[in-house]
Amino acid sequence: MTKDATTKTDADSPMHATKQRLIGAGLQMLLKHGYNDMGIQALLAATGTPKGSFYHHFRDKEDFALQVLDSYMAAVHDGLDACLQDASRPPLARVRDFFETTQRSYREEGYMGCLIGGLGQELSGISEVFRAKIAECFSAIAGRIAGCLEEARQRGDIPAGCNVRELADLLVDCWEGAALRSRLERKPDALNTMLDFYMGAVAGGGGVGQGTAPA
Amino acid sequence: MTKDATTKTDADSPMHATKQRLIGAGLQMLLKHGYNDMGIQALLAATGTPKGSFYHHFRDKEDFALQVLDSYMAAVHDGLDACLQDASRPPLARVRDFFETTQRSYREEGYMGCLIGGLGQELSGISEVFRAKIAECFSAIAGRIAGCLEEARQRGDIPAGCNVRELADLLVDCWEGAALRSRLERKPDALNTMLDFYMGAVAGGGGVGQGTAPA
DNA sequence: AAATCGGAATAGACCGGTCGGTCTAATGAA
DNA sequence: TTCATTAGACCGACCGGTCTATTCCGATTT
Repeated sequence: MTKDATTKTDADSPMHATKQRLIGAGLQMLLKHGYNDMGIQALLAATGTPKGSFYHHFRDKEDFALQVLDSYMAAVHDGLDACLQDASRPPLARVRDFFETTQRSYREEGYMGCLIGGLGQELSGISEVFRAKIAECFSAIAGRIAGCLEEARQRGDIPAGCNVRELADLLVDCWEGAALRSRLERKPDALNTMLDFYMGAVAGGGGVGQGTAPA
Repeated sequence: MTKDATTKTDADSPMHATKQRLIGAGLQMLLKHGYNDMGIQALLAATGTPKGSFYHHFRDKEDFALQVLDSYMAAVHDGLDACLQDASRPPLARVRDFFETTQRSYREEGYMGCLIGGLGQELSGISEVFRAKIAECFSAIAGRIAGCLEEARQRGDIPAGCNVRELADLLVDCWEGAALRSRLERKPDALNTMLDFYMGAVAGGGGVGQGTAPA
């Protein structure tokens, strides 16, 4: 079995500076332009990289985007680690904290939204590779959140009969929709409203849908 | 009012058959490929149209996509008309009916999702024209739904303190996220779960998050 | 230490293909 | 006639990707 050099994010190699630079700039460009509108030439010009280097480090454009996605997912998992594992806080608060942190990072990027959602929309119709990969990304994130919701369920913070996996998938899905809206409107309101609604509803309760008072 | 059953993309022109054909095929291709991956050549080949006809009816590719979007929105408004105006049914049931109808149409198209959401994700970062237009599309749909929710509020079907416009925006946003997930997984589960959750939560209540039993 | 070697990485000219878009001419209906 | 529409050859630009050449740098040899 030949060694699969593609799509590896892990750090068994030093990951040369040039490759890092390309992936970093590629993330920004993919967030803004999406896949099809991001040109290799533009990426090389923006980073001052000759073409030979790019095709030395990446098999082709698809391989590159998949590795950018791996890098993005690694950052997401880091965020999940940082938020969900703080055993001193109630599990629902940890989940909320993760999404509030994510929302902050969206703003810092200028409301370009979520790379996974963006590439998913653009490519799921034309690339089985991306479709499957991105579905797996969402599933992985939801899996992490489901674990935290299960803690909440066992503490009685959410109803015992809940299907935590379904609730976690739902949260991720709604989040992506709100992220699109926030991207379109260049403001975080949709994200905040969605999070308030979800947390209110899942915790069993009162006050649902009574956000900001009507004007 | 003209008979013009199909779309009122433009004012009151009879809308030539060739133009109709291009818009119809363009909708399918834009749903599957998105904007940047949809080639004019491919569209012309698929419809047997010479290039001269295309550029006679449309200024350029952007103009074409915008008109496809207009046509799509007209269909959405037709769906809203058909579902939301049936005064014999409770308003919340009408809202639900609209989304269930929409979900059925997604399946019939092979789970290509929503054109508005797809183009929104792909183009909002690079085209101010599309960004503003698509934001307006979502706003218009949410406005229609908010009207129906207001009826529900006045009947006491949802809490009196609700901000119906916010609730309607939220519904549209979460729907789009679930539509993306359903597209990625080629199945409607995410859409159904989302709708159940929303309706349960907004109506004030019980049973939230207790969908299908775990396997 | 100096010389040498070899693969990794850089460098950019170059390629075929396709893209969106233009142009001129033929055709059809009023 | 007149003008909207059809028809498709044609265009320059740019795309992703290949190719050959060069440079860099640590390991090996002496």
